[in-house]
Amino acid sequence: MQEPVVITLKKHQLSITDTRKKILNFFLESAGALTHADIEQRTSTEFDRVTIYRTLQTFVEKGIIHVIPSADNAIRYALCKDNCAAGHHHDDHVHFMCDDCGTTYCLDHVSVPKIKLPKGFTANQTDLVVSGVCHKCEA
Amino acid sequence: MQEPVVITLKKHQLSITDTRKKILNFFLESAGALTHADIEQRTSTEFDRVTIYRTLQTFVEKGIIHVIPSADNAIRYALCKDNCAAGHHHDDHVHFMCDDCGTTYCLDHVSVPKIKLPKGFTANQTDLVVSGVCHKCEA
DNA sequence: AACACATTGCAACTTTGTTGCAAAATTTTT
DNA sequence: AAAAATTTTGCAACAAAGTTGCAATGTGTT
Repeated sequence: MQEPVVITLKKHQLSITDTRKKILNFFLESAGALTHADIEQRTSTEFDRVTIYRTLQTFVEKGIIHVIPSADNAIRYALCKDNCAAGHHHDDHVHFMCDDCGTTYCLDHVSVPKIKLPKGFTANQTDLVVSGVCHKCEA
Repeated sequence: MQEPVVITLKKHQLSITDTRKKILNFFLESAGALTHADIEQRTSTEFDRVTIYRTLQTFVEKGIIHVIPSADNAIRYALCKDNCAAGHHHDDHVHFMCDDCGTTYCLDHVSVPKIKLPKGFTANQTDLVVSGVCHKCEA
């Protein structure tokens, strides 16, 4: 039987390389979202910085991971659900960032409400990020 | 009578300097949000890069402007409403980013709905950014 | 006007992200 | 299973973004 990561990579028509397997595994093992810096730290000198940038970029393009918007200028990535494909992300769930431990969660079961916009405005995508205290950090 | 910018600066207990007056005026004149790069371009060599960084930082701390979260890693700033004070931002309105012209609007009259979170999660702040086509760019 | 204090500009540096190209690895073809 | 074609990786060099310390200038106060 093949590894889960290999299946995912094949499904998105990507060649199987050590870098991709390892980085994808980080996401599978991690509860929350990861930043580029997170990945760079965990792999230390194993992979080149540039390779990590390019791998993440490829994963986003192929619909394997998605970008979570934030106010602190640190791009966070998280795994997409199965209904995301290349060029078409469908991540209309709520994201939660813990002010305490910094973990970013995808709240897959909390959906984003429809927003009534002023006349002339057409919505294409809605990003909703809630910050506060997560279930692990509550006193 | 004093200039509007001077009144605002005094209200937030900031000393009146050319840099602060000019940068604050950019925000008053601009319909949408501004990035650091926007301001740097408009002032060209007039002010040092570092000064712009520090001025924006000060404005955020004092509650004059707020940061708009985004997925593209470019920090956007916009004027706060009057009920924001130092350390306490109350910007629970919806932000809109136009995919066409790039303008970011604060939709002050569209309020953010309450989100039901899973057990153990406590919300502190909710950021909602809608992207799509704005009223100027609709065909 | 003189003082204390805050702000600015400069220089140097760190971090983050990008691009071109040759070497290595992966996939495809024979 | 080996060779050819294609991708991916790592290196180097660079560009952009953001930070810090310090002297000089400007602002507010007495």
